Amino acid sequence: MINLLFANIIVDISHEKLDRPFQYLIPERLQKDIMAGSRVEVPFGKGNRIITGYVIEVVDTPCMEISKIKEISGIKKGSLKIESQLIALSWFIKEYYGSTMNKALKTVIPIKSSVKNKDKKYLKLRISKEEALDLYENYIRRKNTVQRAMLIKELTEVDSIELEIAKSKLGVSDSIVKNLEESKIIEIQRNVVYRNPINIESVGNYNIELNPMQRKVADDILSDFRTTHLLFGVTGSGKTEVYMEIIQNIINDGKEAIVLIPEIALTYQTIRRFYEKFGNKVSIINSKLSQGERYDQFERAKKGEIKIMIGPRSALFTPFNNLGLIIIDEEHEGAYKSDQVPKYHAREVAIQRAKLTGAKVVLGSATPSVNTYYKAMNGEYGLHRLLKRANEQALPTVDIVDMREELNNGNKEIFSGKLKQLIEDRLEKNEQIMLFLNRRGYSSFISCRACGKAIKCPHCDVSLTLHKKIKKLECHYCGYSSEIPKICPTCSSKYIGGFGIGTEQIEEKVKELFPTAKVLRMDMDTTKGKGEHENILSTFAKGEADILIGTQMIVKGHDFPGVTLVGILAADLSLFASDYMAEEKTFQLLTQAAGRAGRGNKPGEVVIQTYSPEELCIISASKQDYEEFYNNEIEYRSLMTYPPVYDMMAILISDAKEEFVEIVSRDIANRIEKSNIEDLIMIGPAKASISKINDIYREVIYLKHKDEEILIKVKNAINRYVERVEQYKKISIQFDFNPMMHY
DNA sequence: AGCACGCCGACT
DNA sequence: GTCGGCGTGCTC
Repeated sequence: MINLLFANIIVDISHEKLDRPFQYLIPERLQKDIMAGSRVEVPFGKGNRIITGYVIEVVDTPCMEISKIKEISGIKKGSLKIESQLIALSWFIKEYYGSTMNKALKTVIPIKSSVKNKDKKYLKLRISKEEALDLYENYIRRKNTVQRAMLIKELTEVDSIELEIAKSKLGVSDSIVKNLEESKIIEIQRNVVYRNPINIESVGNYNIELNPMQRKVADDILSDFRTTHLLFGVTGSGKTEVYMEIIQNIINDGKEAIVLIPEIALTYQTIRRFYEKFGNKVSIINSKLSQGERYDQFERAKKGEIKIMIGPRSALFTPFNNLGLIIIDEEHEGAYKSDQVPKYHAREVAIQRAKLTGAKVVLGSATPSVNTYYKAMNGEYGLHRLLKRANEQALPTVDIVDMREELNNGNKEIFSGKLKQLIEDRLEKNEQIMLFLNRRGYSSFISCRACGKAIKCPHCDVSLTLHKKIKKLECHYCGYSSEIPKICPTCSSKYIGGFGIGTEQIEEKVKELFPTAKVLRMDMDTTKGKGEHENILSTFAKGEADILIGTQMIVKGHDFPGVTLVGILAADLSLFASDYMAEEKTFQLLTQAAGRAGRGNKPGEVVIQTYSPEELCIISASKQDYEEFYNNEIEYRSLMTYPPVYDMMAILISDAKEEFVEIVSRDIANRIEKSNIEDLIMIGPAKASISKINDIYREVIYLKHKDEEILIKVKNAINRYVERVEQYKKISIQFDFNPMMHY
């Protein structure tokens, strides 16, 4: 008995109805050549016309009556086409991050849904106007040809008409169009107009001289055989010049490059430098681009019109034919991890894509993620350092202020004596100040002094945040807002008040203490409108304000040469989140915030206020000592079996019914336990740290193992199990591989 | 997307 | 009855 094999295939037709796998029989002669990612020819539809399809999966059991399954007619020859690579990449995403193939494909090929919108078809007459008018007379006199008549009449008047409009307005059907085209009365034209979303009219031959250090790093990366390289360069050491040099080399080799930048740093200045060097070989995508514009850019990339694509996470899927390089700038940024299913990490997917195509990946950062640095230390990634600022600028001096001591000395203010005095000093000297606090709103929560209960969101398991300007309490998770109650909803006491400080309150206090200072605030609440973000930044950059208060938005990659003082108001705030990455996030945030001081020619000063000055990550950050931070951190991760030493998978189980969530997570945990997998560590099930969001209850299970393959196998087993059990069909089970936060 | 099936009115 | 236009449903 021969083993029959079947291939699940996504057909190459851009239509939502067809965006699902179709199963074909793999003929024996092709069995060893067909695998996931193969590009094949299959008979499709009533007429068995031959179309292209992408194999996404090979299985040994048919999903339907065998008699209905057709056979694959052949393999598409030629080198691995780009589509196959991207299909293979989707497969990797599906498998690794736990999503359906559909979702993975949609992430990787966002074009599919937008193709029909942009690739417009136009109808045109192929005969003269006179002939057309004759024909029109003819058709209008005959009984069943009204629609043809209408179309032809229209075409004699407007020259050409868009197919969609003809269909909707004139009621012309496909059959009519097809028939008229076949009888050579009209023709169908595909007009595609490409636009470049950036209009900088530079030609691009601005040359950069690399300093010897930059030169060496560029040469090392280019000559190294490894796929992935970490470029560890302190701020101002000139990482961008190194990127450009490597890109130039890759382009000279006839290959293409993708540059990933966190969306927030995707500013005019950054892009301008690339345009100055590479001219119209560069294109850029960002979230403001419409679907169609984005598709245009991808299409241009595919046609070879451009060589460099700059953009956020999604630019990773630019369909270049001969990709030679992926650069991920600020690789430690959380924005590289998708927050929707599939929860992929751009770094890991980039490396996977690079391996599929034989490209290189360069990860750049001044504060590399622990994950990346660990792999660089292992020798898995190449490690290249740029440790001096290119302009020999001194690092700022940093002071840690123990706020408990301030309290003991009778200072109940938000500002320590030291910070207050320095602010006064800078205001006097007309120098600029940045104040950083990673929490928006006025008070982080309101609670009752009598019963001690905080006022919570009725839909989520979080406290409501007070926003004084709009006089409302707001939930930062579901957006619920309510009036500020006069009495405690639990015990009716009148004594309720706000605790915890947000940026809104800082602004108020600053205005109170320094009434003459011009103050700007930048956080989610002041940047909701279009262009407000850029507006605040440019106002401050022009020196039109003295103090900029903000959340982490203000510390990411903006250069303000006028700033000589940075105040970090509550350094330990991000430490309270009880996840394994809290220290890493704190270190990065503090280092970056501190790095904002003294970017001009005057030396900078940084004040870090904290209630936990003994925290190692805060001390290391104050010294700007990455190695020290890393050594402490990796020891902790190793001891606690956290990534990157172990791989970790979070399983998030959620449903509107609380008991049901508990039952299902308990059951899943039991099954995992019973499977007795060696060295598998399980934590939970437990209520998620925010146990309810938007009236959906959440439980979480964490699994840890040294071998990621084991975790993937467990994930697949759980998926299969949940599919088998009828009552579990509607419960939501999400996976997050190496999560960046604590559920 | 695109093919074929089948409905329906018109003409023989 | 038969022909042809035209809408519709389905594609492993």
